[in-house]
Amino acid sequence: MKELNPLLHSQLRLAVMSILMNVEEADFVYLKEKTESTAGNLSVQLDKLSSAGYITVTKGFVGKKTRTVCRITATGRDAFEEYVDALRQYISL
Amino acid sequence: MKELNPLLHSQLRLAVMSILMNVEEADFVYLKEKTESTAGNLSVQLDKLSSAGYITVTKGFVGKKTRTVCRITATGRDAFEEYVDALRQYISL
DNA sequence: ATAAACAGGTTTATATTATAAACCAAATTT
DNA sequence: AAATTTGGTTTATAATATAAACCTGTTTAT
Repeated sequence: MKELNPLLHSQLRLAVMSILMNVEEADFVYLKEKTESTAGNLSVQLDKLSSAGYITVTKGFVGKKTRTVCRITATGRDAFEEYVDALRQYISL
Repeated sequence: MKELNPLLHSQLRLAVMSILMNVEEADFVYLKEKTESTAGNLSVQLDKLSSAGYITVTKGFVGKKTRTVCRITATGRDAFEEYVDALRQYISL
């Protein structure tokens, strides 16, 4: 049985990656709403995904307000697909 | 996004449940080999699944040797199927 | 103009979880 | 009869997830 990438085998990180797989980019506020997570938790998990090179996180401004935008990387895509593939062994589809 | 049952969202417990979904029963030694886990870890996780009512664990003898046999329960089956269903939202199978 | 509330986060502390190490009793092998 | 193996359990530790507390700047109400 293949290993399930522990970085992706986490509800919140998986949710974030799942969203980013289907959308060009998503900002912090959007991800927070969609995943119904707390800001603190989301911040930590985004850091981890970013440190792993699975997503990019860019901070900018919209008017005077800060805006943190996330995108998935090619590495992230690959990792996600491999994770899904490994998962098939467990849930036999 | 549905919640991923934390009891099932664990590599080893998921592997055990996955095996038990496809087999009438499986003993400790078999599960340990198939999942490539340590005995201690397996023991703990079987307890958790058992406490949740997802599996039954029965200890018996084969000749003079102890044998611990596990089976999935109806509750366990339901929980597994619901977990898989929730997972679909995340990985769009 | 200033205090209070809010937006958008980050940092830190805590609770939970996963995992391996250490251990135990009985059986088997040397 | 000592050492090893089998089939586990218990306990200690490392890793993880999560929320609470906090920070910086902005907007709103007084």
